[in-house]
Amino acid sequence: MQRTGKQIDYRDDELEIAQFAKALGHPVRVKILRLLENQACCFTGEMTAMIPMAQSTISQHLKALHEAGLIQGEINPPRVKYCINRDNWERARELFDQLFSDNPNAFSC
Amino acid sequence: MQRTGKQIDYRDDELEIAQFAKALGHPVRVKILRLLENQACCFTGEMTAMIPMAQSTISQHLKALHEAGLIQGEINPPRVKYCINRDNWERARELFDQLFSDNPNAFSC
DNA sequence: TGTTATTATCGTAAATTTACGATAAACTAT
DNA sequence: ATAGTTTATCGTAAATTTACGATAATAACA
Repeated sequence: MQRTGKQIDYRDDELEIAQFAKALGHPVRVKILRLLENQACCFTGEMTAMIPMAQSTISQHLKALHEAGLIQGEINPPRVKYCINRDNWERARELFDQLFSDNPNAFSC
Repeated sequence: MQRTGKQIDYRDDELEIAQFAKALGHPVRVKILRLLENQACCFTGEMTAMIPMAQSTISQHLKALHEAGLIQGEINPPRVKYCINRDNWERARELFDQLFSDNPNAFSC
């Protein structure tokens, strides 16, 4: 998109939260994150076994989560061990917390 | 997408959070929500004045937020007054809170 | 060196998202 | 009725996302 030259001045945290949210915006990625949360770490193959989706597609979703900073991979040949990225996870929590923090005036419709 | 008949069994909360996250996955929608949070309620026109985007585009983003349940509109002719949807906002907070809740095993990569 | 196992990347097609201008709809006020 | 104001919807084009199978890459092991 962005077909015109108009530039919208987004705040850093608006961009940040949108980026995290976008990564969370597909149920399979939420599922992957939950798998990582519950089983500590997980190899791509384990996820492929648990999710009926092509291996390449899962790899693509892992890439999306990785690029958003939510997970990190550690090469463990011939496998790759993924886990949650602690710092960015914490950052995301902060941002969502902040966004959803109560604002008593916000509901006065 | 979904070109095959394969069905992935997502949990309800996985679908729910992905839906909310998707709605939050664009910076202009985050900005709109913040405007609503800070100024209590807002008319489309006020947002159009604050965001350099076509009125139709903003209306489209408002529709996305509305369909995700994050905002609600009250017709106030000839304008529409939008505000945060209290119940779903709370629900979204819960879901994100849950997702980001500390899990000490999740970082042991 | 070749084989095996695991994962990422490539190429591609279909679906969705995003943005715009133009138009329609809804309600007031004249 | 007509005009004015505000907002949603339509039609459309470009970009992005999503899914797949096929292929390449990587490193251990025979």
